[in-house]
Formats: sequence, C-alpha cells, structure tokens
Amino acid sequence: MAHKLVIVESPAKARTIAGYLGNGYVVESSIGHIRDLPNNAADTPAKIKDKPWGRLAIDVDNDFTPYYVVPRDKKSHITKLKSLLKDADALYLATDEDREGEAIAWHLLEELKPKKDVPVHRMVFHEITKPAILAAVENPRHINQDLVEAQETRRLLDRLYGYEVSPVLWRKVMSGLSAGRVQSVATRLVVDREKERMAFRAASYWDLEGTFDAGSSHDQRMFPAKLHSIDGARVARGSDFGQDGQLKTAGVAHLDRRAAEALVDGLRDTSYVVRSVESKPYKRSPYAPFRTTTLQQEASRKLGMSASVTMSVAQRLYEAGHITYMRTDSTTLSDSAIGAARDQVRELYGAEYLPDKPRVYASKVKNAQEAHEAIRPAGSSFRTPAQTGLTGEQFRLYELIWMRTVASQMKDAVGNTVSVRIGGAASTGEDVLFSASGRTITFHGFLKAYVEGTDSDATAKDDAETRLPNLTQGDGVSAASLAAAGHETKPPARFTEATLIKELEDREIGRPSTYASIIGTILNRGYVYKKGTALVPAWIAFSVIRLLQEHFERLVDYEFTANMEDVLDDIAGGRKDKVTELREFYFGSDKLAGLLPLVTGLGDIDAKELATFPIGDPADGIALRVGKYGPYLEGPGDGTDPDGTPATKRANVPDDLPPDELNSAKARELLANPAGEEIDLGTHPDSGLQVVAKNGRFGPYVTEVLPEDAKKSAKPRTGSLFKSMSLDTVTLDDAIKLLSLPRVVGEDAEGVEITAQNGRYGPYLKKGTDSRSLTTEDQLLSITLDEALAIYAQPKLRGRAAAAAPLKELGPDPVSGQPIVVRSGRFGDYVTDGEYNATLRKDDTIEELTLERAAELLAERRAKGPAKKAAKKTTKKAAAKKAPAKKATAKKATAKKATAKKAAAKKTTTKAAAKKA
DNA sequence: CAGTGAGCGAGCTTCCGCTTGACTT
Repeated sequence: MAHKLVIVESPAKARTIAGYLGNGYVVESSIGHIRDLPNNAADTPAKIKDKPWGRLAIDVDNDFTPYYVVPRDKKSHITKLKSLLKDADALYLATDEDREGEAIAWHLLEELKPKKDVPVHRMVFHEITKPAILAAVENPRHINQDLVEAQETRRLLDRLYGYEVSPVLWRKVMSGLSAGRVQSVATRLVVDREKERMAFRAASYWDLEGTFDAGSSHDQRMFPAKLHSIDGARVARGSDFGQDGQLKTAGVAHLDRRAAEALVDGLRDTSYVVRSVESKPYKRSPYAPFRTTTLQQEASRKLGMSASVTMSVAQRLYEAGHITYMRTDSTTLSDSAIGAARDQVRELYGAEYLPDKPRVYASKVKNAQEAHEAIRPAGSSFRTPAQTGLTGEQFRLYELIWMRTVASQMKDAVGNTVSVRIGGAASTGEDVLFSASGRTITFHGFLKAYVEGTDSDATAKDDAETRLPNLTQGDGVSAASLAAAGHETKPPARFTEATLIKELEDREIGRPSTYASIIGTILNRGYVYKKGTALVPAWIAFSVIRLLQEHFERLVDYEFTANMEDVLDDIAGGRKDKVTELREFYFGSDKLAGLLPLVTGLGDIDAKELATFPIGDPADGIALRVGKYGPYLEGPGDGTDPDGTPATKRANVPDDLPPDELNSAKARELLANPAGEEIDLGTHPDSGLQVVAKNGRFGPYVTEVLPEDAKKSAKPRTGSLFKSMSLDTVTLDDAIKLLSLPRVVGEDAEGVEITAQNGRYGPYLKKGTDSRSLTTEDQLLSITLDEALAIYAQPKLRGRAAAAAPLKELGPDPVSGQPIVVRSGRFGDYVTDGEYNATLRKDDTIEELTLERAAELLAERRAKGPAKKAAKKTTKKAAAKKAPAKKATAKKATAKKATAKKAAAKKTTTKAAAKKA
C-alpha cells in the first residue's frame, strides 16, 4: 500500500512524529543538510576541478552558480530516501522552518526528484506536540524560494570569504591557518580584550570599612558599612577610574593610604547618627527558559561543563526523549509545556507560587529564527529528575533544565532593599558619611526553585540577602571596628567559552548549532588556548587579526554579520537579489571594495612588519616577533656583530605566557636569560670547555659554551644529534664524537681532502664541490678512506629512483604501455610509468591500489600536460617567485609540528614539575 | 633562535550550518 513520506531533519524527531501521525505515514530524516559545496579537493568532481573557480566550486563569472555535491557519507542515505519515495503517493518536506531548513527542503527536492504525479508539500511546525503536528500536516505550503535564495547567499558568501582569505594567511602568516566570517570575529574579540588588558593601568584607591553597632535595643546589633563621602564629596570607587588608571569622575574624593589611615585616626572617638533610611521594594522576575546559549552558560557556571560537553550530554538526553531539541534560539514554551510546568509548581511548591496567568517569554535574540521551542523537559507532563532514572552528567543537566523550566512559570521574588546613611564628625574636622545597604526577600517565588549563576565574584546572586538592623533616622550608632581598606582596579576579564558565546550571540554572530564548534575552531587553529577556563589569545592571533584589520577591515567588523543578516532578510522578503549582492561582495562596487580585488592586490603586505609587536616603550627597541618557530623576543644586544651591524639579542617566549603578562620588565628578564633548556654534559677533555645539549631550530644538538670574552670573535663548535640519540640520553662521549665532525676521512689520489659531515639532507661525504650521500649517520664516524674512495669511484646517482625499489608493481599502463610502479618519494607515495608521476590521494592505500586506479591517476596527471618542461617555460617567472614561498611554507609546516610537539613536551614537564613541588 | 651540499614528481590546507553515528583511545 502506498504511504505518505514525511522528511524531517533529525532521526529522533522522526521517531516522535511517526508516533503522532500513525499508519499511512512513513517518517524519515535527512540527518541535516544532504548536499553542500565540496569540502576539499578530494570531494571536488574532476569536471570542475580544472576550472578557474574549481577550488571555490562557485562559478563566480556565471551568476555565482554553485556546484553542489552529496557528501560521501550521505550517499547511501539518499538512496534509502529515494526508494521510500518510490512507493509514496505524497512527499512532505517537514524540515525546520528557518533559512537552513527551507534550503534542506529544496535540496531534498532537487536530489530526490519526485515523479510528476507525486504531490510535494512543505510542512512546518514549531513544537513537537500531537496537535501541532496534526495541524501542520493539514496545512502545508510551498517551498519559499526567496528564503532558499537567502540561505544560498549566506552559504556562498561564507565560502567566498573563507576560501579566498584563508590562502592569504597561508602565504603571509602560516600554512594551514583559516579565516571566516564567524571565527575571525570571535578571534578578534579575544585579541581585542587582551589588548585592553595590555593597555590597562591599575589605579589604587582607599576607603574605610567598618562594623557598626546599633545598640542593645536591636535583636541584630552588628552590621557592615563603608565610607561613602567626606564633606559632601563622594569617595572614589573602582568605577570612577578609567582603563588608563586615571580618575574620570569629577568632584570625588580620591583617598590614598595615608589619607585613609589618617581619617581612621580622626574617627577614633566619633559617635554616629543615622541620617537617612531609604527603603525600596525589590522585585525579581524569573529567567526565561533555556535556549542553546543560556544553557551553555549555566552549565558552565554551575556544572563546569564546556560548551561541547554540554551539547553532547544534551544530545543524549534529547535522543532518549528526556528533553526537547537542544539547538534553538527560542525561549517559547508550547501550551502543553506551560501546563506541565504549572502543574509541577502547584505540586512541588503550592498554589501560592503560581502566577494567575501563564508567563510568556518573547525572544530576546535579534536574529532568532524560532524553528523550535525552548529547551525543556519533553512531554506534556514533566518527570522530576528522580523519576527519570538518569545518573551523572545527564542527571545534572536534566535537573538544571527541569528547574529552569519550572521556575520560569513561578511568581516573582519580592522583598525590600534598604539603604542607610550614617554620619559623624572626625576630630580632624571632616564630616563623614557611611553607607550600609541590605536586602530582604519576603517572598522567594521562583528563587525557591532556581537561582542563576554569575560570571564574576563581584556580582551578588539574586537570592543573596543581607540584613540590617531596623534603624530609623536619628538613631545613634557606634563603630565597633573601623579600618582603612586598599583596593585596586582590575583589567577587564578574559572571555571564557560561555562569555564568548554570549558575546557572539549578542552580536548576532553564529547559530545554536555552531557556538560550541566555533570555540573548537579557534582552539584548533592555535589562535587561542585555555588557561583554566579563560581563553587566552596566542601571538599568532595578533598577527592574523592585524592582517585582517589592515587589509580586510570590513570583514572583521563586529557589525559585518548583523549587516549581512539584514541583507539576507531583504533577499528572503524578495526586496533584494542574491546575485547582485554576491557580485557587490565579491567584485566590489562604487561603494564597496570587493573581496577579489582585496585578495589579489596584496603584494605589498610586509610579513615581517605584520609579525612584529613592540613591547613597552618603542624607544627600547624590544619587540615580540611571531616567527616560523613560534613567538620570540628581539632586543638590542651588546655592541655590534662582527659585520658591524648592531647586535641583537633573542629569546624564546614561554608557550604559556599570556600576552598581557609580557611587559617591558618581563621582556628584559627573558632577554637576559634566554630560556633554552640546556643539559650540562660535562667538560670537553681537549678544549676544556663546558659541553651542553639543547633543542634548536633544526632539532636537538650539542655545543660548547665559550667564555664571555671569546664570544665575539669565535663561534662554538656544534653538532646535531644522530637520529639514534635523544636529549634525555645523550652522553658526553656522544657529544665529543659529534663535535669532532666534520671528520677528515683522507685524501684521494690527487691529494684532495675527503670529509664526512652531517647536513640538511643527512650524512654525506664532501670532496671539493663533489658530495655523496651516506646511508647511515654512524658512517660519519666509521667510514674508511677505502670505502669513501669506492663511493667516489661510482658515478653520482641522481635522484632516489636508483636507490629504492618500487613498493608495488601494477602492470602496464593502458596508454603508454610502460609498467606502472608505486614508489615512495619526498611528497609521499606516488605512481609512475617512467614519464609521468602522480601522487596518491588521501584515500588511496598501497595495499588497495589497483592498476585501474593507478591508470586513472596517471591519466589525470597526463591531462595537465608535460608539466616539467612546459611549466618551466611558460611560468618561469611565476615559478621562480613561487619557489621560495613554497619552500618557506613547507618549512613552516614541519616547524609547526615541531613546536607543537615541543609545547606538548614542555607542558608535560611543567606539569610534572608542579606535581613534584 | 646552532650550520650545512644535491636533485628530485606535487598536492593540499581553508568557510558556516544542518545533522548523527562510526571510529579510536
């Protein structure tokens, strides 16, 4: 029998809805997007690969036509949907009602291609309840093509931004880096905050804190109060100072320690009178039910969960049917959810905690798309945490969601805040005023169920109470104790995962499904790292953000996404056109500089300048440089180098030193004691010099330590460790051997000296300008003259081809007829027929490589022409220009790995050291 | 950031937003 096929986005949702719709309906899911622009070269079909726009998969010269593919892992799923559609007499596209959901519906239609006689309906709903689903199926609409266009504009703009700007970073900063509409602004927020911290100057200020006694007629006698004003001038507090440490408020009294202590002395015998008592009603309304960001924030504050842990725990709760969908920007509850929450309020807290009317929460999020409900316990009656049988993290997160949802339907908390002013006269003549404040809560309302956490210790929780004695104007009080208290203003706090996510949401950047992964991206790229819960920017992020701000200012503007959203809204409303907008963004217009001209006109970026950040007074000449091997300091050294230029000193910067702690003094300290971990191996028996082992640019090596006075005129002997050695185990004997290199092996018949030495490409023999590689490093120490002469007697071998045997032989190439073999090369394994070589792709393995596949690779390669000669002729200039850059990036890539390893090693050692301590 | 001599096959990195498993440790 024929059925109606309903396609939603999530499998868990499909299961629930299937239950509501019953027989006659088959409910399946798309599992998110089913088509996308190809992710990388491996996923890019051959037919567009060679197009100039192949890397983008967007034909920018032809109305920005996108080239979509079904990702490999979705192909079998599409086949399944197609076969379900074959037996269906109607298709309901029930993806989320937002921009992305509309696009998924359209892609499904494009890919499934239902037959003409199968009606296609677009079905939408905002809550997964039986009445809502039944109503939705009865009231379908059509796909909104303008909304689809808006999504496509968003998708293409993000691709153009990311895939055009990232390569600029590869060339100018470091290979493998990335830029994007969301991640670059997220990084900028962290970098800008650190800059604020670096520019921050603390201010110190003093006041008086005392405990006052209301007298024995009160049941509560003691209460704390702070100095408020002197002779009518308010005493300065933290908020009166600017980031530069200067007082920014006029007319306030700024006390220093001496003045504060003098005032304490002057008040020794003072008696006080209550000058005023001001009482105001206190009222606090419950917080809205959770959406993704608020859940992530509270799970972080109360449960210490990272954003990604929160999401994966929530995912499991959702799949098991405990909560509603966790990726939402809506705070709306369905009617049945409101009913369930109110039932629980009545049961657990009593009717007096229940407001007469249900509370309704309007969305606070500006670009909210409201495709789902708020995050709440699932069902039309809530289970208490104990009733769920959950344990561990799932229990705690469910409990949080449950409490928040129930509390959202409770009454306001009410009470009083009281502000008391107490006056007195000092023996030194000043009239002083102290202030005390209290808060009493007479009805806790929702606070009984749920109190929101705070991000800083400075903010009091909503349910915090401070009681004061029941004072009235004219009452006399005395000071039980009084002391001067010093304070310092603090720099703005670093972002945490949760506060950065909140900041991004406030600026309309990112979506519920991506907040957690944004953090992951900027961590993975090495732009930021975590120190406790704080996000600290790495120096490379400063370089990247500087480049983007100087050359792509508009793209890292905090308003960029919000402006884009406005344009997308206009496209969705049919008021603006996709191609016109993309053209302006990419090619530019009279008003706007386009992305393409910005990217192509970048020859003048000075990479060195970009990576240099002066530390302290620029006159000191100390700067932090972001090098290929990580950040380092450069400063003036002593005197001049042998070649007459002023000497410079360099020093590594510890990986875990936050930028705002690298001030002038710290920089000098590091430069004075360059932090290289040196291992003392002892004294060289011949030279009498100390021999140390350290890690250098080219890996571990040993060197002699020259006395200070010899440093300018001589360079110490050095030698790289053999691969068989390590810094941990290297001995003085090893070092002596290494330092003896290069070794003179002997002379040939003509009297030309042959030496054995270690070099960039490994161990080798050198005779004049004629060099020959050696196979092992040990030969450097052991090779005899006869053996060396035998090597020189052989003709020089070029390349590796002669040395290594093929890894696999596959038979003759169908085109050239030459045998195809697999070889291992500098860039990895490759197949060759003797004339053409083609590197194996990511997914190819030697074991599984067939002759057909090898022939295919060679055919692809051959299609590009005889690269060697032709390329050299036609693009000689370009090649010459490119070559050093390529070399540099290759070096960078390996260096990156090396530093990463180094950093990891360092971290473990510091950890171990800390443990020991 | 220690200091070195050749000649050889390139190809890939990257975006943001929707969704889950399938992997390994």
